[in-house]
Amino acid sequence: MTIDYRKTVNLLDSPLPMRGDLARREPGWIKRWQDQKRYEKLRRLAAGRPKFILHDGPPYANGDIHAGHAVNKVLKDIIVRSKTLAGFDAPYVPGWDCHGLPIELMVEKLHGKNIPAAKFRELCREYAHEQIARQKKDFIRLGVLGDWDNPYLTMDFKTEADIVRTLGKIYENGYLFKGEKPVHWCIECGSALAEAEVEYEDKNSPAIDVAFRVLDGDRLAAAFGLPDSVDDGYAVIWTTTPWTLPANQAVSVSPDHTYQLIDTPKGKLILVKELAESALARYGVENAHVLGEASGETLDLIRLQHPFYDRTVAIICGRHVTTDAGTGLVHTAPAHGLEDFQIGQQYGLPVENPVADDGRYKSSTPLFAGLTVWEANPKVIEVLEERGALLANVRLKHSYPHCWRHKTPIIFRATAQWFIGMDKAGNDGQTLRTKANLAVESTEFFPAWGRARLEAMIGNRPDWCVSRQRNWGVPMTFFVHRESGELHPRSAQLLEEVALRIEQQGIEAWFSLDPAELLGEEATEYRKLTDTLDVWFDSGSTHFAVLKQRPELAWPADLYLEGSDQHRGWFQSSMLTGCATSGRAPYKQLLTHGFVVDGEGRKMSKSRGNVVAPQKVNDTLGADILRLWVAQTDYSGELAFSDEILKRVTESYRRLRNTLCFLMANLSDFDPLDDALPFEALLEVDRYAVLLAKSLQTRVAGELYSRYAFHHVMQELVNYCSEDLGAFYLDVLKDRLYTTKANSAARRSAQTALYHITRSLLLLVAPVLCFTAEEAWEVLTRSEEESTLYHTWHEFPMVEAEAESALLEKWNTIRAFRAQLNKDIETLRTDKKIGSSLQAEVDITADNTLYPLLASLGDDLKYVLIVSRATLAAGTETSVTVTPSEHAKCDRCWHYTADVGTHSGHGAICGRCVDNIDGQGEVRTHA
RNA sequence: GGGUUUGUAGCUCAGCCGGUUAGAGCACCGUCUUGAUAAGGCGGGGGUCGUUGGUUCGAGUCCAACCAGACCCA
Repeated sequence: MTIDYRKTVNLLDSPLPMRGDLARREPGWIKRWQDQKRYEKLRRLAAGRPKFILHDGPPYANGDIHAGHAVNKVLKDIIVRSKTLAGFDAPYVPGWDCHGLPIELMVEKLHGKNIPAAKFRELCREYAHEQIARQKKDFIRLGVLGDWDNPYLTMDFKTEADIVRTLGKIYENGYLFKGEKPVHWCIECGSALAEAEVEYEDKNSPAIDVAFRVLDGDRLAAAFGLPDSVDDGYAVIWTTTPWTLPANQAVSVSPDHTYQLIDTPKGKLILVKELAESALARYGVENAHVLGEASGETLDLIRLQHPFYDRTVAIICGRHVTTDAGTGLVHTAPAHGLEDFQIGQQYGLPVENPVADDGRYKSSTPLFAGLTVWEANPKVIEVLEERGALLANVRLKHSYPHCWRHKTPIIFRATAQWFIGMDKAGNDGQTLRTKANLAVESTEFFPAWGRARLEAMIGNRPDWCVSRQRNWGVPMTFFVHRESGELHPRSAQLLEEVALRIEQQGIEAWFSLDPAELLGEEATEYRKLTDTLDVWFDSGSTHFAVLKQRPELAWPADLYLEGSDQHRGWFQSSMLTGCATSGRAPYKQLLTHGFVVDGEGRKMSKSRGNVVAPQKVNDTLGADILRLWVAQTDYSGELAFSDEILKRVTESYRRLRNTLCFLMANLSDFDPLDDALPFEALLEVDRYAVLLAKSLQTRVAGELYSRYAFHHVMQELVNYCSEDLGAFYLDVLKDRLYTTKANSAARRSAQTALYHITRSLLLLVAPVLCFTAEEAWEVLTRSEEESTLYHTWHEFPMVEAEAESALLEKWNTIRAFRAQLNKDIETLRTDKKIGSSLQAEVDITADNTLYPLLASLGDDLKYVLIVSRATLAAGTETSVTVTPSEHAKCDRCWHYTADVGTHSGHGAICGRCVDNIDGQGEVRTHA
């Protein structure tokens, strides 16, 4: 009879199933982990460790989460988990941004317009809560660990109060001031409109060309290289809004374009070269010749005469000037255009707005007082005609902003707004811009170019207009004097009293406040400011409202992590409030990630139909696959996301998971307490394998995780599983694990090494594959209460550094030899002389560097090479001869040896196996 | 149009200070194994390094322009 030797071999079923079945099983794990209160338990365990504070940038509480949210939260989670493993106390308090226009718009859509303000705010609050609940569920589904029961909301009463306090502090520090700024203005509404309330539609407008006489004839001549002063020079502008000319303060040219001075019967006209011909045609000019050319730059500050007012204006240079249409010279009225306003700020132009709330010129406006802006258009043209300043007048159909409610054209009009000044010295004598620049310098950026981007933005940015005329926002709780417009002298103190009320009742406390309650008799002299704060101010204040308030957090944060759009958004608003209140950035490090794009690198949009929803990935492949995708992608650029990519990600996942399955299987009869051997007692190749894992951990945990280089982490881990484990160590180990006695030193040595490897590896993948790692960890520790969260990176046995590197080097050389040998074995296999490598025998001649290494392995050399027989001789050069074995195959260990069939009672197996079954068991020394 | 940024094999990524035939994992092909088997081993094919110019003895690597993307402005 033949014996089934398979039963005498240590083949163990893996307690970790090969198929993850993640999509189905993850939700159950989440539930159980929540019931176990793992986050809370971790907080208790980590108490007292050095803190690492990642402050959550609050997503806006509107709409379901998309891939971008998922990337952001997963990156944060990887960091929180890896910092925890690195021995930090890393709490994570998620937040939501709750006020602002988009929610107002949604609520209007759902409940209609004309709802009383107080009721409207109530509905907004309700809506935000609903949205948060939806988003929260999805974030939790991603495996993101955090204090989900106690997130921060910018609409928490306490937070609203602290946002107000932040404003108060900035006011106290001298950075807040009142100014004028053009906003979209609907005459019908009698109020400012937000960008989202503006629709673009075609409109017929007069398009006119207007000549501004040059006052500096000498400078003009010099610029165009003419010998004599030019006294009939004109700068010609083109505009479709004649009514804005009363507010003209300058004419802008592009510094980089070439301008021509052209002699015509209508005077010497300045026009940009590209458009000169078409402009002259418009003026009906035929005999014209070019007197000279000049760059826009050289025209800077040449003085001009306003066409109908006694006002001297100037040519200024601005990058906003284009040459698509017109003359290449742009009429600039800071009160009536955002670009005009901004360039005006640079040149210190006045923002004089002649138009009142009702769209009529104020009584102080010469020529046009009392007219509406639309009535003024023909009148302006008439006046220009009279003064001989009108060169052309046609009708033009063009796209123009309209009010979405009234469908009427809107205007740009400067209104009183509140600003946080960038270049205004605060009470300590420093400007906010200076402080912010210094703060950028002392911040660490991942990737490094984030610095350049933030720097450029802070360098250019205008004053921060923080006031909005909205309902659903944190109010600017100031009292303004009815006559002077000044803030109440006790504003700081009053603001704190209001803040205390807001803590109790929310922002409604301000809106419903009777000023007399705080001001007493003064109340008649003051009015409450009805403006609300820009929502960016809300989230920009969370470092104060959250980090400084919650005992488990700390200020400044170690890290802010958001998409690259936040250089303009949250990174900057937080920077400014941080500098204006506390003199520094509220963060030490700034990490930015790119946007999610499709497989072709294009942005995801509903209209393109290339959107991949994270919810769908969770429900089909599992959150661990999504997380692995995030981790494997270089987030410093765009993150490409497609089915093909997810397929590849799933392949890497399989590699990792299958490796874990194998490890788990071979550890399933191993109890570290009873069975582990001391490091010194391990076989040499096992010691090597442990040290290899250790060096992997040093690289991955010590360097890559702390640099937030997660795609390198995953590259290392997958390579390790494939190369070091799959292709070498585990392959070599199978013989010993399977065929030696279950409790032999040879096998326990291998398992001890596997145990170190498994623990280390599981903890290294845990920040990314949180579900899989937990699943395996519970198997490894045989406890559902256990978690990778409760541990720090695996502690390896202490080894003398020199011995360590010597062993690593030795085995790396052996492996290089083995790789070479495999090619020779493959030749035989291709020739159909052998199948398995165990069918081969090798005779090795080794040179004097290799020889001692191979010789030291003694009889175990053949196990390292996975051949049935290996002989070794010293020589001057290394060479190998591979021959097919002539012996029979051992039924049990599959080696081909001469003694198969020579053992009574075991006719089909080798002596080694007989010994392992019936005898003492074989002794291994090296492998 | 401006600021920042990306473009290396089918996919995801390496490639330091410019210096041999440009690497890895996955996918693909061939093959072995059937004791990791909806696995694993071994071997292999595959790249005008976005394009074009320039600097250099020599460029994926430096410079310029251009093309195609991304984010933020205008």
